[in-house]
Amino acid sequence: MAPLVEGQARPIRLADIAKAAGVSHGTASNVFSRPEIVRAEVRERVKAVAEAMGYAGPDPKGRLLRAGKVNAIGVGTTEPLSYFFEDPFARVMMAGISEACDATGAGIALVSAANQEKLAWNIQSALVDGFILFCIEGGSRLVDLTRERRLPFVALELGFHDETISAIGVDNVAGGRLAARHLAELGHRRFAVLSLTLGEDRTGFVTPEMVRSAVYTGTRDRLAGYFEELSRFGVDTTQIPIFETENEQKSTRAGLEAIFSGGERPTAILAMSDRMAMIAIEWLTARGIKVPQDVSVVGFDGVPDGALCDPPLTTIAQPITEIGRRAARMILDFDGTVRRETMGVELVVRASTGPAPKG
Amino acid sequence: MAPLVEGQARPIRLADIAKAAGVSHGTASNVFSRPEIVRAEVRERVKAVAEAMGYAGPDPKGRLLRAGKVNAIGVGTTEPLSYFFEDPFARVMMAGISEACDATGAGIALVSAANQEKLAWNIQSALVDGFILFCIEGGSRLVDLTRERRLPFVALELGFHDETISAIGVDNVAGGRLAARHLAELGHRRFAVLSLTLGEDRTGFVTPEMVRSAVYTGTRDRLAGYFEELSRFGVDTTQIPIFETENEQKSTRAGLEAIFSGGERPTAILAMSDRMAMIAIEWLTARGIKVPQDVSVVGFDGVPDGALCDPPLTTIAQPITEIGRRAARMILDFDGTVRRETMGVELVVRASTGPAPKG
DNA sequence: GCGGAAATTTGAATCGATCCAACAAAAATG
DNA sequence: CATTTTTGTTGGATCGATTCAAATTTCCGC
Repeated sequence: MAPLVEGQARPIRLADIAKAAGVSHGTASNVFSRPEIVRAEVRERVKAVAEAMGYAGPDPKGRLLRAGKVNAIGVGTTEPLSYFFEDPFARVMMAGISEACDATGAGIALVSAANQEKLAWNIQSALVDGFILFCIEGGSRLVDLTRERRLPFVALELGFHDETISAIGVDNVAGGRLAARHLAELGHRRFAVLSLTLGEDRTGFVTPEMVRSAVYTGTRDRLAGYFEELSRFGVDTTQIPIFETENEQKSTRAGLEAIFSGGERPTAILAMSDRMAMIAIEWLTARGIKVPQDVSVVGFDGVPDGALCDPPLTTIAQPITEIGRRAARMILDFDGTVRRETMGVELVVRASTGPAPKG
Repeated sequence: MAPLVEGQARPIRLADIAKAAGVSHGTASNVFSRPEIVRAEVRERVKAVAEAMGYAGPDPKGRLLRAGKVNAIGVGTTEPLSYFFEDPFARVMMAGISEACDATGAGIALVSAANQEKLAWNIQSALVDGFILFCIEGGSRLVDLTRERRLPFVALELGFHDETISAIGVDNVAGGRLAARHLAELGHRRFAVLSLTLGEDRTGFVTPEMVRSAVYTGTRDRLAGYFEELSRFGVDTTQIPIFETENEQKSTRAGLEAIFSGGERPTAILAMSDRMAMIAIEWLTARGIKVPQDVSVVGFDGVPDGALCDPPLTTIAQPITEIGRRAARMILDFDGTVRRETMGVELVVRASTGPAPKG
């Protein structure tokens, strides 16, 4: 007597149901995907058999191959996955992406390429209809890899000046000017810049040549905006120290140390991200330097946290949610064309900036 | 002469490359998936052909069907997708899940079942190896739907008392006791409870029968913990108003109105979530009721925001990140067994609680 | 130059569905 | 009752890869 084999490993397939119910696999398929076209009697019979056999329903893996569309968009970054839930900027952006996806019922697949070895694999094997890329550090490798998939994709943030890829960014020059003008009009004349990365992973003071050869045009443009506007107010921009950081605590603090250990201290700091701006405020406050009485700080981004910190941050606000929404829609309604959009920014004045101290 | 058809819609398949390179598709496949076993010369030739034809690499859709594993875990909720990026509790949980996924290189697919019609479809067609379910409102439908997929899944948070499904929760009774004891030891004797939902979507005062028939055993257990401990201190728990909310601003405020418009005002509020606790603090403060001088408030969850609010929140902290990590590992290392884990909680005393006011 | 081991390559089978042209049966029409 | 129309069902083709046993080629030592 053959022993009963318990719990057959192989899951039930649609074909098994069809055979058991005595119908063709075509009909069995219709029972699940277009029930209205199959005769009620047959439909119920097949459903009953499926139920009895413990059928899990048509496997999406099978359907996918036929259908071609995953109905999900991938969001890629070179940061670890937790970045999406912890970074304030990413979170607001994701909220915008979520909105657009919710509206069409699409899902979101988070893909991290933090791990160098698995970077390629994760991008290559992601089951998505397109990608939205958070191009931060190491973004160019991410873009190259994604391009190979030949799926629609959009690059966000500090873009490279590559006209062949779709991207959504903000008017960085205008943003820089807005920030600079605000401070200049408050009477400030001595500045320091906390800059995002210009290209290679490095931190430290930046020379004019390095600015000219910047890979990240976003960083370069903000800088250009700052300087153009300050020049109009007669500020000698060649004297302004620019410290390149990695947009995190350690290098930003190092930058502040470096800037404030110099001879002539600035009365205003132009930070290229709210994150750096908030780190700066904390650092200054901890050293008894009052913000904004002694030093004013302007951020860039407009993340919600900026309104909550103490003092609340003056910043250049990007329409982050809207950028996210548009990026998602670009993928969802992809029509084969490269699109490049530039969004406006606006100055949000809060309490981290004030009149330049006298003398 | 036949006209050249530009931009053939159909993307290049591996079989096209094989044919063009004059090798079998088996070999062509090996070139990409196990390059080391194909002769260097052939390998290079195939790669060159692929490059020339603009091949995007093996399509994961095809591979998936064969391989069977997606290498991604789905996280499902009945909230909109933005919930994952905006809710503080969800965010910490997702950070834990992210950690575990990063460690094994798995991806995360976010699945929302907010939309009733698409609820089923989204769960049914998600390309994942398993699910982690955030079981909040309407969680039972979500669980039922997921169960049908016959994939491993774990339910988080206020579990139903269904022993047949894997779940990770916290010791709600112990948490309730901890909160109650803390307040009782501070001398409080008049309490009010801001409760999470017990079952159906409703808000308002709760009767003892409703507690007994609670669907959400988590809510019931916290309540039991509160009451058991308070009884020990001689408090008549039958007099304690319990207001059921939806864990958001509107219903929580309504609860506070109702509680504070009664005759004898409580000196302490037991809130079943940090969210409600923070809303309570805000509401009380706005009405000139000082926290903790006039009324003490204890939350539940231990979200980071609690430490930042004013006054900082005393709460029962769950090991949220660890729960997330474990949930992810449960899916990643699924061994076919149902697991139910209960995690410990701890009292975190901050400034929202103080001695009961005299008199 | 030969036998046998090792290294490559082949091609059919498989993964699990959906689609669709062709056919069959039932219903409506003349 | 014969003919069209409508409604349902069938089974082969397809989606795009991977796998593996079998066939073939290459490599070695003698």
